[in-house]
Amino acid sequence: MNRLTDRQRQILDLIRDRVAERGYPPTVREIGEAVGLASPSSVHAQISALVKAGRLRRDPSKTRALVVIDQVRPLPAPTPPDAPDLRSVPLLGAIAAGAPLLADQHVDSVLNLPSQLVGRGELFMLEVQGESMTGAGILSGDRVVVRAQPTVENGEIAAVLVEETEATVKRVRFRADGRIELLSENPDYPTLKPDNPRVLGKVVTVIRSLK
Amino acid sequence: MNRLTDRQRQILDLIRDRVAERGYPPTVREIGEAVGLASPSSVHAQISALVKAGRLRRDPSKTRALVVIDQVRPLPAPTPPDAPDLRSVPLLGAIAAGAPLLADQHVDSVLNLPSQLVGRGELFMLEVQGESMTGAGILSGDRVVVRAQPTVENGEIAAVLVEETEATVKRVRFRADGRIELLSENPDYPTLKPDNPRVLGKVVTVIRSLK
DNA sequence: CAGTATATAGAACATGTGTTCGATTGCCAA
DNA sequence: TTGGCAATCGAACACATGTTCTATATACTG
Repeated sequence: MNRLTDRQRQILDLIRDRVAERGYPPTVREIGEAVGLASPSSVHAQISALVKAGRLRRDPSKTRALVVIDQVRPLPAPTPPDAPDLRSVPLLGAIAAGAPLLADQHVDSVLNLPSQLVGRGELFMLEVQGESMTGAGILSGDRVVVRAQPTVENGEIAAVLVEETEATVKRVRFRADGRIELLSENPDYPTLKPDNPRVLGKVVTVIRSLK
Repeated sequence: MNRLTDRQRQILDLIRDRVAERGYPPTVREIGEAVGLASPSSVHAQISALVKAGRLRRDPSKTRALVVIDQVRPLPAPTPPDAPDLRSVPLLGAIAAGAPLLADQHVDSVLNLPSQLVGRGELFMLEVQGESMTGAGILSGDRVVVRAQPTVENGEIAAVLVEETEATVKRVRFRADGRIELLSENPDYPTLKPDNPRVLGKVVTVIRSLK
């Protein structure tokens, strides 16, 4: 991770201060005036560097749309002793080949959810990508809580590892010949018949944050 | 001192919310889109009225330079017993005439959810009945977490009290004539144009338990 | 030395955005 | 009715602002 230059730190502090004082962020030219850069393009270059470094968020082509991304987040969510009636559910990113499924390096964040809602068992969470399950009310961006188990019942919605690469959420259908079909709930998406699918667990909860 | 109109209060809340959520204020046209005013000049007139009323500060000819003048917040709502980072969200049943909204007798149960998921503000939960919002991924039996607020932005999904009887979850559309339309996300269900709707709050989270 | 990368400046461009103006509509009092 | 008054709309205007492009100076590397 690259170190910030003095000027970049100066710009970061300036934006933070201005938002705190005035209620809205400065413009590119105001920043240049404040830190001693004569051309808006110079400021633009510095801002682009800060965005690439992940220290600033910018809505393109909008005016005064700079937001400082807060740092200081080294505390990894204490709550080690599960509070009564709460379960710590890790949010997993892409799931690489074979697992170990709950390896730390895959954990993006942790959500404490009441067991009343998610039940028992070993739990993890996935973020759904794609529209293939919209017919079942599971939209792209939704998070699903999965209870780890090696199989599910016919017709249940499960997280399944296909091609040893990434997890998919689909409705599972067992056929008489022992093959497994993964049904989409969207006529635009096909039914999958993977060669060696592996059921990761059953989807027990769907969570969506709006806006 | 003149009383504020509904629309003026709506604009004030919008600016406050946007600054809190995004870090910078909305533009005149964004405000118009959100509250149902088609012309920037209409918004401009309302903003001028708010400035004259002392509720808004504006730096002339600057973009996104609106600042809400704080009003002696009555109750900072510390939610005293809540565990750190957790919010107690009561599940409300049918909501009878007029409220008081959070009267004890209406609370069916309480769920502790991380503020990370549901955000801030006064929260409550409703169980959705009916298929009118399936197009938005909200199925019958789902529970929605609602943040209590007197208005929402154009196109947002809200819990609305219709006919003073029961709460409905619908997508809200503000029309220029001040009327409110409640859009279903299912072609089999109609668009409602209630006489005296009352926005209870914005749907911030959708939760579904499977099986 | 040549060659590359980085930081900055200056000019120019496209468009986002606040503002103004005239017109329309509905409402209420004279 | 007539005459304001308030709210809204649509169009247009002026310019603030983000962005791009080209050029220059300095530092570093081979």
